[in-house]
Amino acid sequence: MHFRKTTEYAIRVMVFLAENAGKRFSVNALNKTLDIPYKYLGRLMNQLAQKGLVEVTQGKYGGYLVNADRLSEIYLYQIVDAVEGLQDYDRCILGFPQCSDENPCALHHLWMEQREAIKNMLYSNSLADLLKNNFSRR
Amino acid sequence: MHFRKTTEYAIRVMVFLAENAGKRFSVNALNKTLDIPYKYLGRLMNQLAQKGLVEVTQGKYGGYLVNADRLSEIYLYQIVDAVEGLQDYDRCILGFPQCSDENPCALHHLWMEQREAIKNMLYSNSLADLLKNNFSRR
DNA sequence: TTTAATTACCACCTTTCGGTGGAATATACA
DNA sequence: TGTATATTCCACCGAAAGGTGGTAATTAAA
Repeated sequence: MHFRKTTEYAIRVMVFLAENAGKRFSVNALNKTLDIPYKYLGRLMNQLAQKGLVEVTQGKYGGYLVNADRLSEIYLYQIVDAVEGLQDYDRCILGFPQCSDENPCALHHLWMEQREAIKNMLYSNSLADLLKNNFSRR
Repeated sequence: MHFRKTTEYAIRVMVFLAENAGKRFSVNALNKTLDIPYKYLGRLMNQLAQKGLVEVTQGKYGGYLVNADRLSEIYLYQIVDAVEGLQDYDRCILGFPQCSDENPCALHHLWMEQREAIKNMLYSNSLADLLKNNFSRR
């Protein structure tokens, strides 16, 4: 049970940029402080920029940033969605296509509960919430 | 956020064998009812047998089974552990090696809570619990 | 206008996971 | 003891995820 490595990278970068909101960082700088492979990180940042999660400026002294006034608009689920998608949260763990609340597999209720809890966490916490250490549990 | 496909296969097989406890099934039979690739399933069953989660008999009329009196001894965590391991449940999601309750990363508390909930689910539900539709939440 | 620092893009490499093929071995039973 | 039906084992294949290298495009500033 885990997020993809890429997802962890994405969250790591976004949290860092949030902590330093308004400041611009080159991939080089991010690579040095965040321990994510340079080239891979470059591609990831590009992806996050295209999804609108970070602002980018090209050329010399360019780089990526998150504006302070956007912190409360960027939620964890958007970061996860940008890199690995959210499909996994609606599949039966036993792979039964007809699995539902009415026709549940042996793990349905159990599994639903966990999935919903994680979903809730992702949907109810913005970068601002994380910084405030003001985590929303539901 | 997801289990490996192999883990889903393993759970699927174990639940099926639990529902038919005491009956022996060849890989061929399991393959037909469970929609898991024949050869891959063979290897998986072998793995589960070696970990002691199923009983195996070789040769003609051989196959795999779970004894009814073991249903309450086999927990979900053992199945997960047998195929993908349990390491992931103790790593910082932001990859900070020094992350701990005392020195938490921005997601520590939030993430801990989810992980612990999943762990609890895996550690407190045996095959017997699943069959009873008597899921234990903690 | 040149240079340096940067992102963007494209192709490829490596590792891991999921999946396949084939032969060796085991076993029940006719 | 022969045969059919199993598991076991080993090597390989293919796809996806993670990671690298090189070059073109962009931009600030000397």
